[in-house]
Amino acid sequence: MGTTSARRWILHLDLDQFIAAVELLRHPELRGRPVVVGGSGDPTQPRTVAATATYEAREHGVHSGMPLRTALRRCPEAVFLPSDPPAYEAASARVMAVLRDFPVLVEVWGWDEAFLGATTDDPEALAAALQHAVRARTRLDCSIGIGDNKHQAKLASGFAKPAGIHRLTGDNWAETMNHRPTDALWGIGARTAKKLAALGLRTVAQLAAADPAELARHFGRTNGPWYRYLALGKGEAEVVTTPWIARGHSRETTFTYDLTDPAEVPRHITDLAERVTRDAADAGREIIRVSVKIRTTPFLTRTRQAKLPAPTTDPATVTRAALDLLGRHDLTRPIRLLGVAVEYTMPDP
DNA sequence: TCTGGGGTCCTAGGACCC
DNA sequence: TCTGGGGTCCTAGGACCC
Repeated sequence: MGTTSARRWILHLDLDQFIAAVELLRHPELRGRPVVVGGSGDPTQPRTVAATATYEAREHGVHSGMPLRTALRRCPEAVFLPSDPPAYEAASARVMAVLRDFPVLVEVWGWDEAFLGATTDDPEALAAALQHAVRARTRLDCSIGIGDNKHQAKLASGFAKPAGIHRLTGDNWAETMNHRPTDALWGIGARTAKKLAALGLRTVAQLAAADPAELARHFGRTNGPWYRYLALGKGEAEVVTTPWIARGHSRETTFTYDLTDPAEVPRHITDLAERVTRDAADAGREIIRVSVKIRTTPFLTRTRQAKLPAPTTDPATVTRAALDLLGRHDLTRPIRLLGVAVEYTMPDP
């Protein structure tokens, strides 16, 4: 690349088809066949969606998020496997350990992603070495994006798939991104893209040239200007290596068939509240706020939440609060989903 | 395509207080 | 009291991401 002196780079590593890849390592005989992973692996079960699908399954129009029953219809010859989170957790930990053997800062970003901070005069060579080591020690492929910040590196790893390396910096941002729709940016989804389009802002270039004050009026004083910032290719550049401290935790269940007997609801809420409180205790955290979520037909979601008088780890206190909140919900419709969420007190910095 | 589960952050409106 | 204006907390919901 002609760069002669070392400078600081952000790399984004994204494991290719992570869940499917882990499953294929355990079931090598399925390589080359359409495989769909999700739920308990029973494609006749309603209200279960695919966590991932191999390229062979994608060729039949199957993709992650698709109901398994639809996937079965589109690809009857597919192999359906149950989701196995502990196995993915373990595989992820092995990959992160490989990364930490390099002279880089590592910020874990979910199971199959990490941001790396590195000072080097040849980021492509570093990326290739990382790919080689990950491949050698875990037999997993990854794509690596190189950027000046996390936003650029994240988009670059998308361009690098599969198993490639791509550099996206201020130098090639405009030529790479300007013509793309606004939801190509990391943080702008379908909803916001549609609202932006209604204002005549369809491309990244148009958003980059928009008036920040105008954006603030439509999207709020934080979000509006931030969207323009994203369109200019800017973003966070600090790699945080300290473990993430969760803000809260939740458990929810979608019932295979709607709950129609209101008498059953408190039992489920009690179960969920006790589980969430146990999880909090296991994590050594105190609960300060409780929230109860109900989704009814037709896919209408409502939440009720309340702050507790004092932080607690007591299951009975959390359950009582959840049942109180349940009493503030309308329970006349068939129930599709019940959930209990809690917010933790944050430790002093 | 009848639409999972687990997170994070932001916004708006009302209550409350001085 | 026919009143004002700001600050902060709380709650509900929206949007986004993996």
